[in-house]
Amino acid sequence: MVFVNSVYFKTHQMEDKVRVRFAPSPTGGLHIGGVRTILFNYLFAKHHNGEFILRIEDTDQTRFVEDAEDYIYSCLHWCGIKANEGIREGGDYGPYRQSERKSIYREYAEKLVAAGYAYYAFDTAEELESKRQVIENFRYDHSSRKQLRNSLTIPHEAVESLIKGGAPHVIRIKMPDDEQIVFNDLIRGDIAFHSSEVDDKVLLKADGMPTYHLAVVVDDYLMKISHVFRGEEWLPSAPVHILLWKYFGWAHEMPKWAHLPLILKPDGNGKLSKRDGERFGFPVYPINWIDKASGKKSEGFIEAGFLPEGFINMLAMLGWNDGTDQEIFTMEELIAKFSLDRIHKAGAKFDYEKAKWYNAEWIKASTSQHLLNHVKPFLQHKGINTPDDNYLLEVIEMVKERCVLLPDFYEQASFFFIAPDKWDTNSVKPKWSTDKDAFFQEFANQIKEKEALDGLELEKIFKDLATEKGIKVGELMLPFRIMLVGGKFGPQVFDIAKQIGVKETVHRIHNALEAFK
RNA sequence: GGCCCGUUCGUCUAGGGGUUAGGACGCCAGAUUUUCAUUCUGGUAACAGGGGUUCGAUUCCCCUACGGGCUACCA
Repeated sequence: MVFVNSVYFKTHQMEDKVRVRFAPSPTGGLHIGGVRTILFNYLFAKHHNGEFILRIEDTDQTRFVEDAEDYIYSCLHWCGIKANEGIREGGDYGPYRQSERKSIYREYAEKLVAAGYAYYAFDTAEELESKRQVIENFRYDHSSRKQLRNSLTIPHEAVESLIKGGAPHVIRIKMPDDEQIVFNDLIRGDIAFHSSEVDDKVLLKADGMPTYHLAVVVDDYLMKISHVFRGEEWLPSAPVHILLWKYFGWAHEMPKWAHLPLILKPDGNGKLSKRDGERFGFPVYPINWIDKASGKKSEGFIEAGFLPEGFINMLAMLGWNDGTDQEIFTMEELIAKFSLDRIHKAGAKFDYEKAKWYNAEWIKASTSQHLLNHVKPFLQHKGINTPDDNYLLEVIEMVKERCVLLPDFYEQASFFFIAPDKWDTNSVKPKWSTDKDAFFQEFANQIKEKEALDGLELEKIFKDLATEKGIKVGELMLPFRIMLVGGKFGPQVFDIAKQIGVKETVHRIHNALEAFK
């Protein structure tokens, strides 16, 4: 038996620098669980002045990779996360697509076989599946491997001829029979597994592609990764990875591990999944995601009207806080304050109401100038043209504090651009009178000739006239509002009138007066 | 089933051997706003259970319960 020599394999020294990575699968899109993991990776790396690397896990369905990769980069770009610092091709540690690293994995897997830490297995997936049907809790492990077709049970020559003959085979790790595998998790402390409880996981699949287990270890080594942050669902396979680092002879260069708590469904019934958006009525993807296989479209946070700042803020607070009462953070603050020991151990149920609250806070806190380009598409989508940025800016300033999501700007501001063609006449007619009709005719006449009026001047004219006519101002406010916007909504009435201008105000009064008859 | 991880208001969480167990979302009430929202003020509501250790446990330990994860040639 040849032992893998750590000196032989040690080709580089670990740099004294934080390097983290994330490997999204391109086939399923990138949902908020993945974005959150990426975010924590990113925050940690940035906090320590390190690097964040994105590796694309394109093990299958490679025909979708280009699109899917674009999608992932678009999501991160929207969030303000700079992956690979702009490098998608090349770079010091490329290639970053798993499919382009195929030969590397085979090479390393073979080394493990040669050293006796792994073996060839010839059982087909179908054969194993049928065993699972018959034998309860069947596992390919230290006890069952003696009864199965692999290079441990088949004579050496036979194995060679099988492989030469192109017999489909996988490479599996040979887990020790009786060994305690202990490792330290930065979030959970020491965790122990017994080797006999872990399967002989497949490392290299029959198609020559690596499983995550092999890829994560080999790539993390070659890419000089210092810290691995991933979801808690990976905890049970950590012992496989720990052992692999040891078997390759890289134990003293092994990254530190941190398993993040999961984002759970609002009803607490399992981890949040891609289909939950539809079930619960909220987005789970950052950006619209169309599943190529089913053609199904899922709305993203961006389309639902989230600001990237609100989205990131919300995600960061799911499982982390800085220990104070502060809840609103910019990306810069998150980077500055991020620390591992403030990450929670328990999973967090996703609460869409709270998510919306973060967004509302960010809309209120943002300047109109910042909001401008976020708001425009939502208005245009509803057929509202906004040629005058200054006008739109004033409108945004007036209504932003009443908006929770970006589409609310349409509800709250469309009447600044389009005159109402329907009025909530039910709220006016019961108390309507010829006196009031006369008041508005007169009011329109009085302001008609004025050039420009501010809200206060308008209000004074309105109130003085009401007093003169002997009508309570309160009786006139609601009709006036409905004349201008069509219903019981919107900001201060006189501000609206001032904003749309005297001419338009007069026009809307006359229009509505017809409808109120 | 087995293994691993977890458990503070409905939800996100702070706290930590002695606290009136704090904040936020939501909800309810009031004030302001001649619409609504914003804003403000107040209210509602929690240490899973049982054993230890201790003068004293929500906090430390053990057990149970419950929740979650994994148990694929998916990640």
